[in-house]
Amino acid sequence: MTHTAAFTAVKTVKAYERVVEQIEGAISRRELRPGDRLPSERELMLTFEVSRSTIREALRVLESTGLVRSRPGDPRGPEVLQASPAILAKTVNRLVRLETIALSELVEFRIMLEGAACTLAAQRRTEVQLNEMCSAIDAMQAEVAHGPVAFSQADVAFHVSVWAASQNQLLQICGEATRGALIDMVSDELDRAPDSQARMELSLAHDREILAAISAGDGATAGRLARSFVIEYYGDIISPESRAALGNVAYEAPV
Amino acid sequence: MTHTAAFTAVKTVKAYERVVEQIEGAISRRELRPGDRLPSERELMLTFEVSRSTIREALRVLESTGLVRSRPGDPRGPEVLQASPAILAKTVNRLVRLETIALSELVEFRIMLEGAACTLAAQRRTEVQLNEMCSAIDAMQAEVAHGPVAFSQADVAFHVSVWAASQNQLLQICGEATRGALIDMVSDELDRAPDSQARMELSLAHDREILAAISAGDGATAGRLARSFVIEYYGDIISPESRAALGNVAYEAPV
DNA sequence: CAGAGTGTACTGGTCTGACCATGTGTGTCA
DNA sequence: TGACACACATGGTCAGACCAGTACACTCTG
Repeated sequence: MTHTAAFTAVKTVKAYERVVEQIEGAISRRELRPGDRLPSERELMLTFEVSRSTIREALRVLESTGLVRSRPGDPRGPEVLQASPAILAKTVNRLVRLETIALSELVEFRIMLEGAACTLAAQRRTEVQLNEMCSAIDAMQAEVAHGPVAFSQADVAFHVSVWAASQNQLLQICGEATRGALIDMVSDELDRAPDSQARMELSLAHDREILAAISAGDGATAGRLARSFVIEYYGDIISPESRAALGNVAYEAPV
Repeated sequence: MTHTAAFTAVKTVKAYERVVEQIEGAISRRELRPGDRLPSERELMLTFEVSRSTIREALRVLESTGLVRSRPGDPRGPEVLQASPAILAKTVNRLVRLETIALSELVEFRIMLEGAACTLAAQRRTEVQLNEMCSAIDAMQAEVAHGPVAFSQADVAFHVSVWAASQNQLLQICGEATRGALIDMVSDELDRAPDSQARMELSLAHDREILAAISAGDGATAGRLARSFVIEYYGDIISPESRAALGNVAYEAPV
């Protein structure tokens, strides 16, 4: 009986996939950094020894994952991009739309992230960050007169500043992605906002409360407020038991 | 003075992007369902009136998004796939690897997720899920004798079952991604595990405690235990103040 | 008639070579 | 020194070709 080596499954690796692998690897090994330029397609086909079609297919998937961007006519070649949560938001969005992920799960997740971010922000915010949040609130106040769209932008700016103050980029990224996906999903309903004026005033009041807690360094309160406001905002989406379970997702500093 | 219409920004839409849009739209409108077949590339180039290269580039991005799959030689054409969160996990993983995320941030994030998952699991777990967790614990017990690697796998299985019981896929996915990234980053230190036997026993004891809390439906305790164990495990990585701040990231059901 | 084996037509993967519109950088000209 | 125009390389797209692989129908055999 002949000795049978521990053969491993053979999978055909397509040429463009190997190109993607190598470029992606170079990026994740930091050999290529955001702003750097890839060689032109015609140069790449020489170094990888494949045709331009293959190179282009590889660039398309790298582009669809947000790693690079090609611009016609640019002699400097494709640009390596800064990794952005936007692509994450798009992916989440698609999954939710295809009903792989329930909207209620998304809301739940957002409640957790928002609460945690506010608690951490209260505990860690610097004076500068506090000032930024105050300015953001002032901007919101100013935008109330300019309608829901402008107001919503200012609202986002405030929350971004809160996330930044949490000093945790992952929280920031996931929060951003979740918010983006959520906004997309429920924007239809917000379009026909019944009494936008009241809504804006309410949001503003809520954010002021959160800011006060953050300013006071009261993480527990900040987190609790944030959670309850998100729950209130998306209340009709999530189930009552979820609403109850998520209400006290505290993120409190130890005694 | 001529009347200036409300012009909108013109952005060049590449041909393959429009193809992607249409196919993606058909999928999200449920005109194409998982298992359905797309026309062959040669047919698609006729219906879209573009060249095959363009069709192929479109298919590559759809494939990288996990929406379709092409197999060479299949006369039935590219297959429409069931949307899967796996692609999301990959995206999160890449973001974690790419973004200059401090190890401490990663640990922090994991503490939050783990705590939230255990709390939710305690509140939502079904009997079946509870049994699965018990089996996972038993498996861990059995693997203690087979060394740290086998044990670690069983450990992961237990935590996966906990995440599943939390009934929130986003939590599950992000938890999985964070765990993976964390393992990658600290694997060096774990390789030279000083007293693996003791470590395994400790992990096992911890997991048993968590299981008991989940079994009892005590979300607050489950969350608190999980958080403190993660903190203990990665204690030397995160700063003392983080350790303190994260200790009480509770996820309690309301009274 | 049933089943095993063969054949074939069409598939996707890859390549070559070509054309076009566009952006950059250079060189020119005032 | 400044504005301007040009040339060149780039990405986007196309047409046509070849190859290896798969599904399905067809044939041959028992």
